[in-house]
Amino acid sequence: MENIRLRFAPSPTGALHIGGIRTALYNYLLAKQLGGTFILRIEDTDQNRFVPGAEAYIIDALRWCGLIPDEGVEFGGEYGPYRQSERKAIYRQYAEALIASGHAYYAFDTPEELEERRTADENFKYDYNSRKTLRNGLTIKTEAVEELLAKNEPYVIRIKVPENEIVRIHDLVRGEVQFQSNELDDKVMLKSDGMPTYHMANIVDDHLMKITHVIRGEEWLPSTAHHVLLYRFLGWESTMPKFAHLPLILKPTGQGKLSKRDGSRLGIPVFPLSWNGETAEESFVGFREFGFDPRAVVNFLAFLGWNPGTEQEMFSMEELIQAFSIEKIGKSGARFDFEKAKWFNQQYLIASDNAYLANLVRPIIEKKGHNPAETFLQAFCGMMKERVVVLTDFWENGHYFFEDFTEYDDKTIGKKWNTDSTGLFTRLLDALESISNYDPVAIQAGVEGFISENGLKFGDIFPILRVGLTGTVKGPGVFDMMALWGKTEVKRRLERSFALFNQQIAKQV
RNA sequence: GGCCCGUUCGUCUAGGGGUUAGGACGCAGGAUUUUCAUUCCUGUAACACGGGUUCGAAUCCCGUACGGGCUACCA
Repeated sequence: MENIRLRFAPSPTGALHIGGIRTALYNYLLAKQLGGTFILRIEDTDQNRFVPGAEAYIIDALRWCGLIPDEGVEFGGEYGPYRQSERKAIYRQYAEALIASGHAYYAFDTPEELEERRTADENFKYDYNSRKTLRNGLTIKTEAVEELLAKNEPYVIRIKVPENEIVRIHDLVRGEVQFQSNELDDKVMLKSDGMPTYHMANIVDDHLMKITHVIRGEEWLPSTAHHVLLYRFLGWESTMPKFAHLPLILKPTGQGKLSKRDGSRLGIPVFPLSWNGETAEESFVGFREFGFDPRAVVNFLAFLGWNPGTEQEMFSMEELIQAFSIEKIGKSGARFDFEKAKWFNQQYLIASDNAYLANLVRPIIEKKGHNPAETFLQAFCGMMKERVVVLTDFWENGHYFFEDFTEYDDKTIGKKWNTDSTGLFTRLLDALESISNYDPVAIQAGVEGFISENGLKFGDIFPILRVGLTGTVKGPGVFDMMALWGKTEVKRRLERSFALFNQQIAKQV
C-alpha cells in the first residue's frame, strides 16, 4: 500500500489569506483520513517577493487552526530541506537533465527584448513557433552556446513544449481536461538568478518528497499541462501525484476572487491572524483578533466549496477528517459569506463550556485592565455566551460586569424614573437586604413579593432595576447577575445609579 | 483577444431523466422569556437562456450569454 503524502506549499510573500488556509485544510483532511503525512513546504523561490515574517505567520496560522504539519519547515522530516531556497542546487541538475534529453533549452533573450516583442505583438508567446526566431539553444549553434555560457552571459532554461500534441490531465474535481500543446508556451524552468520557477521546483519537490496528491487552487489548472509534461520528460510519469483543483473563494461583494484588500474594504477579516504590514494599508485584522474560535473558522472554511451531502453542518476536525471526500468538492467558485462565518462562531461559543470560554475571554478582559477571579469569569461566560457572536462581544456587551458603566439607557430612565422613585427603590433595596439566602430564586421571590405588596407591575420595577445594575436594557437574567455579584455589590451599584438618575431628572426640570 | 473552468433561492449548497426541487445563513412573522439573546414554529426565495435527444429534461448533448481563472525570468 502506498504511503499517502500531501503538502501545503505557500509562498512567504505576506499574510496568508483564508483561501490558503482552506487549501491547507483540505490537504490536511485528506492526509489524515488516509492515514498519510501532511507536509509544509515553503516556496520561496522568488527573492523579490520574499517578505520577512511571512513564514512565521504561516506556521502560526496553521497552528491556530489546528492544522499541524507532520513534516516540513520547523517540523522536521526526512525529505528536507523544506524551504525551496535551500534546495537551489537540486533543481539545476534536473533542469540540465532536461536539456540533455532535448526537452529544454538555454535561452538568452533579455527581459527587455521579450518586453519589446510583447509590445509589438500583444499576443506574443514564447512557444513552439516563436522560439525559432529568438536567441536560444535551438537557434544558436552548440559551440556558440558553450561560448556564451563560458562568458557568463545571463540565461534561463525553458521547457521545450512538443508540437501538435494533446496533453491530457485527469483532475479529481473536474475530470479530464485537455490542452493543445501548441497553445502552451515554453515556460521558464530555471531563472537567470539560478532559482527555479514554481513549475520546476514544484514538480521536482513533489517527486522527491513522494507527494501522492496535489490539492491546490484552480488558478493552477492551466499550468498543470506543463507540469504533466515535466513529469513525463523527467521520467516520473508513473508516480505522478493525483491532482485536485479547488474552486476559488470569491469576494463577498462585487466580482472576482477574494483578495487581501476586501477585508479592510468591508471591515471584515479575511486573514486567520492579524498582520502588521509596513503601512496601515498593508495591515489586516485576523479572524482570531476579531474574536473567532478557530473551530468555527475551520468548520466554515471546510464548507466553502465542499459539503458532506448530509444535513449536518457542525463538524469537529475529527468529524471532518471522517467525512471529507474529494468527490464532494464543488466545481464553481464560492462566495465568502461573513454572516455565515459569524453564525458558525456563535454556535461554537454557545456550545462551549464555561472554563473553555473563560480561557479565551480572559486575555480580552485583562487587556481592559481587569483581573477577575476564575469562578467569576466562568459564571460571566456562562451568562453571556448565548448573547455573543464573537469573543470580543463578551466585553462589548458585558463590560459592566467588571467596571462601573458611564453611559446608560437614559431613554428608559427618562420614561420610568421620577421624583418618587428614590423612595420606592430605597424600600426595594431594604427588601433585598433582608433576603437571607441570596440566590436567584430567593431574589426573584423577594422582588416579586415587593411588587405585589406595593400593588406594582413588573414594568414599574424591572427596567429600572436592570438599567440601574448594568446601564443597559439587554443582558442576562437580573437575578442571576445579582446572585453572582452579591448583596453588597448590588446595593453599591444601585445607590450609585439612583444618584445618576436623579441628576438626569434634575437637569430635565 | 486566446486557452481553460464553471452556472440550482440574495449567499453556501443537496439532488441528478418523472421530486410539492431539500437543508443552512440572511431576511420577515409568530411562540417561549423579567430585557436582550438563545430555542422552537411559519413564511420568503432558485434549476441562466435557446435549441436538440426523450413519452418526459433542472438533470444528457450542442450552442449562446454571463461569471471566474490563466495568459511573467510571481506564485
